[in-house]
Amino acid sequence: MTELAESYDPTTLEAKWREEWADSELYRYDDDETTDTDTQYVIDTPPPYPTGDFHIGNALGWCYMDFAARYHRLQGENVSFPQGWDCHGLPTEVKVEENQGIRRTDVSREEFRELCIEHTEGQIDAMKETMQRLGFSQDWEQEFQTMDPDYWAKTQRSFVEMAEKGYVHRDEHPVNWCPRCETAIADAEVENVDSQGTLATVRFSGIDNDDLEIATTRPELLAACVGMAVDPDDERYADRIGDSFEVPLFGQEVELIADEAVDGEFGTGAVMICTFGDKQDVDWWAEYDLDLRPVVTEDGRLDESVAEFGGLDLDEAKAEITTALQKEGYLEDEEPIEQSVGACWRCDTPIEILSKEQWFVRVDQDEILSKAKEIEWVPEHMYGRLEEWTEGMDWDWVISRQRVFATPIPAWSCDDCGHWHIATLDDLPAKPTEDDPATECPECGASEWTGETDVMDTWMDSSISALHAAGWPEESFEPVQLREQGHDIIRTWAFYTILRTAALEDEKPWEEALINGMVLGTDGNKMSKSKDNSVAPIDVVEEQSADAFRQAIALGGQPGSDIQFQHKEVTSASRFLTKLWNITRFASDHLDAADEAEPSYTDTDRWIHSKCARIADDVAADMDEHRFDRALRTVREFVWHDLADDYLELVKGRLYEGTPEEQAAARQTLSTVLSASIRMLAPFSPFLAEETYRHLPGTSGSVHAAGWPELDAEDESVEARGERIAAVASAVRAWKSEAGMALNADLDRVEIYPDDGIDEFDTGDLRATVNAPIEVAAGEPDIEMVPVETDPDHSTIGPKFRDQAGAVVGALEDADPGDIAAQKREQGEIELDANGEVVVLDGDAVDVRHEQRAAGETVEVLDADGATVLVFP
RNA sequence: GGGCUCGUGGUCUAGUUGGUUAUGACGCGGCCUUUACAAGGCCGAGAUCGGUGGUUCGACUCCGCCCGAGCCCA
Repeated sequence: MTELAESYDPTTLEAKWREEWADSELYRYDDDETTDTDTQYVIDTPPPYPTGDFHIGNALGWCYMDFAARYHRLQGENVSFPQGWDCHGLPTEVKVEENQGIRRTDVSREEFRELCIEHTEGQIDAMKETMQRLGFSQDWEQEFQTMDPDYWAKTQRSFVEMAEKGYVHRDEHPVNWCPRCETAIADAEVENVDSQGTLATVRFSGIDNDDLEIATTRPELLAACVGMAVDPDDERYADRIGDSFEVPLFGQEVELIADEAVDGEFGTGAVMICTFGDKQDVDWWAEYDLDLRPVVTEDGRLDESVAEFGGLDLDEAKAEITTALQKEGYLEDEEPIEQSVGACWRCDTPIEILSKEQWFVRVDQDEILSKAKEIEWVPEHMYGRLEEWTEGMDWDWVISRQRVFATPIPAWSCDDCGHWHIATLDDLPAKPTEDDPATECPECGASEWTGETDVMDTWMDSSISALHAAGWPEESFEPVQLREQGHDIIRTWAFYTILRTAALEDEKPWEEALINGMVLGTDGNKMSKSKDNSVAPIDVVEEQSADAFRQAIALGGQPGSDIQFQHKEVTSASRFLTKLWNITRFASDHLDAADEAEPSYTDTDRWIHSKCARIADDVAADMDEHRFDRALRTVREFVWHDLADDYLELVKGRLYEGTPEEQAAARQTLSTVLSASIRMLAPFSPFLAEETYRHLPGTSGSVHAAGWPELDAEDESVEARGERIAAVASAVRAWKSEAGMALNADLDRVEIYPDDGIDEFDTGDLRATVNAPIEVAAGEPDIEMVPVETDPDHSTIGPKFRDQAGAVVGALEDADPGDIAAQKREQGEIELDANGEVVVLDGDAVDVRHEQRAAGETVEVLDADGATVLVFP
């Protein structure tokens, strides 16, 4: 094998492989229809929003996907790891307006779209660069952008098919409205933010009756007041239900109703009902068949029709109306109050509820939940998030947006009768603002159409990502294997994807949903630029390496939990990578020689080989359940402590001075185990794995096209012999170190006294390592060993003696350890007096710890896991 | 207010059918040039497992309550 460079230099090494991989077909998905679908592993990769910044939160999710993708490739599966971009949306529109110094209405729709596309492409390039630096293995042949006509034609198709199945309707209905973005938004896009408000107590004059005071935080909506409400159980108002009142300043007459939803503890216990202050108002308005008095405009002002205050924006209106109420004597009280208001999740502007004609997708809660239940959620409790959200849905999903840069809604209204015509599949992709359908109106026969200018919610684009990844609509749909995403978007992306896949294909979208947590900064808080605790992945890659960064992410915690990013984990990973580099370098000095001799394996060889087989199974099991943290920990532990500390040290003697047969055995074992270790590490640290793997003898091509290690395990007794050898070597090494001796210092001899029956094992490797003749002796060592302590095995004694166990252990502690040791040695069982009752327990249930006392000859006594080791220096 | 998740050495973390001396990392202190590696090795200090009550022969683990943190929802 060729020798590795003297030192590990991640920067050049990672750059080299990045370039080689980019030009290769290593990660290509085989889309041939003849390919066995049983060995497919398709990932529904999140299409991120092209902000231009691939941050550490993204990196967490992509690391998980890449670990899974690379692992499943090693398992011989045909992996599809596509990458899309969720291009449409308001933030890009705003950015383009800013950069170009224009309003979107200054240019044509088409021109504005073009500017958005151009801007988006630049953002994508920047994020792609970071992804590649991090070593992710997407198949770039499958890259897609939701703004491509190919893709948005699919979005339109999904809309048309859903309309045909009766999922789509166009109606006037109250919707959440962002007055800054000037568009309808869905429930999922409303976030509740806590704020400081003012609770005003306003007196309504009774008509032929006494006055009544209501409490409100929104006096600016008085003009929209259509009713008043109190709790039916509220005795203060028991005889007032049905009374009429006059709304202050605006004069309309409203009636007092009783409804249990009113909180009698809040304010005066009486509230006003407006169209619309909040969702509760919408419920009352519908239930009691109240008037509709819309007073808020799409840009967040009072409508011109509102007497005196028309045209004011809502904040001004609040101030002026409050002043007017005071002047007229209607304002009884004002006090500050903590309140939670709905806000647009993109711009934090408080939302309004306006009644508008919009396009809706029907939310079928039962259908969604039944599909969601079929999905395996990792971790399991994340299903609860989706369930809670789904059960709480009370409005259909409003999918129309009054924007430009998004997928057009393929529909037209008839100029004569107003009938809405939805495109047929043949019309797609359709640009309704430019082209008319070539049909007559089925209602009235007219042929003049006006295209819909509303566009779709961008979640309509991204919620078919699973379908797209599975080749829809060309190929028949089967759930894909994996969805990976953050828990913050369960109510949106996961929810909508399940809804859409159920509606279109009557299927769950994925077999498994792997949900990641958030990445916290070093101070334990969620990372944010304003808190100055954020870390850019690209900086870590430049300072240390992508390979180390990826390990740090894997070890941050088990998937699903929030992880705190720790530079020390990167440091520790770097050390491990250097260690592996040096192990490979050592191997490269020895694995060159052609082995013609028949290998003669020792217990040491059989042990590491067998242990490696078991480790490979354990790690595979962890990878199968996405326990990346445990998998990597296991690999690291094995490589560092078993392979490097123990095995390598034990076979050095043979490698340098053994017979051809002995050397052949050591070389082959080392080669096999190192190769297996590197393959197990490959999903986590693909760059170093690639470099080291290609230096091993007998390998060809990339480690990422290799197979998962398949080694034969030996039976336990074989492994136990090796463990014995390693434990003795380790004990002697530690003792030499402590005694201030050179580790290769000569010793007179070493005697081993096993007390667990493992007394036959090869001693050749051990002799070379500890640099002393080895004797394995039966019985007790010939020095004075004093039993000093008993050590009961609770897992044997507990179940056997149940409520007597405490007394038995107590008796054991009180007994003379020498007596226990003697009974154990002579009878194989131990008789005790436990609180006056004689009990007999098996000798194996008690260990006796010995201590060396005053020996004549100079000797050191070491404990090596079930064996006593005597060292004669 | 409801729901979910979580409290383990200075810091981060492992420990899902209850059972030896509670895992590892980083950091800290000490010792050591050993034919892969000082970017290393060895040793050490450091935790009443958030608190409290219960179930049990036995609780970091199961249950109740309390305290604290975070997330989601209202």
